[in-house]
Amino acid sequence: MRNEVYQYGCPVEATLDVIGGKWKGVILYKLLEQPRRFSELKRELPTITQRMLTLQLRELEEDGIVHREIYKEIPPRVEYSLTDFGKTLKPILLAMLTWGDQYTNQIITRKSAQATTSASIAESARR
Amino acid sequence: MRNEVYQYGCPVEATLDVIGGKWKGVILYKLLEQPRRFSELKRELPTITQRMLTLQLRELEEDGIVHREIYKEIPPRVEYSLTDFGKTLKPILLAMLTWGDQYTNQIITRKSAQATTSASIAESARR
DNA sequence: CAGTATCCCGTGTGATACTG
DNA sequence: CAGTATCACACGGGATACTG
Repeated sequence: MRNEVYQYGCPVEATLDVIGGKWKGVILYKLLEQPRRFSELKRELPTITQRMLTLQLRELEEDGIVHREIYKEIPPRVEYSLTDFGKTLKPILLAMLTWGDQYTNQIITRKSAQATTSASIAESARR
Repeated sequence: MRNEVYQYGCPVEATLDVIGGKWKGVILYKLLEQPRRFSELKRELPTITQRMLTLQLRELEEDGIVHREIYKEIPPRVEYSLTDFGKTLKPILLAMLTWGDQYTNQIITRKSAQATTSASIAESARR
């Protein structure tokens, strides 16, 4: 997805290439509210690894979505914020937020049902 | 992403879990216009493999986003369309479409620049 | 036409340890 | 605090061949 000839079949594809990373949605959502320090993000996303947080932030930075401000202090402080370009994503993020809010439960229910179904299928196949 | 405990850190995550697949954006975009046959989709997405098209459609179907209508004919005909639930994604897809339309070029430019940069870095590292 | 079935490889991601 | 550096591996995804 990342290292290829950058030609998209449709605009939606391009958009998803930018915000579609595993953690990017949540990160952007957090940064939408306000800038955050690295450690803040880490704390608010308990299940992300440090490595992944760094990588995803770097990609967003390379795509011009987030800005990385380094304060030369000891101990070091780094603050991430949305660039003006990044802020243009706001309508999309809000739309996803609204949708998610309304339908997350439905999705979870459905996926759990699938999980148990596949589990029982796998089980019966084992007999 | 797919086979885990379905608990999301934020609603945006849930949304991306549903529409974030590699080809789902484009597929949904096509189905937004009108229902399509399998072969139509295949034709309109020249670079997708048959296997991937099937898999992504199945996932969308399992998530209740698309409906699969089988016409018992010979030769077989299968038509995919958005369910009512799938249509609730419309605002998101349109937002992504708009954004992509406006900024795809910018993204491509930036990514190409990165690509050449990393290429030259890789090259100089080789020496 | 609309799919399965295999095989197989790349890379995305996690775990862990180290550092300016 | 805010990162790199490695290792190790599952899984997403491509290529190809077969089928009702």
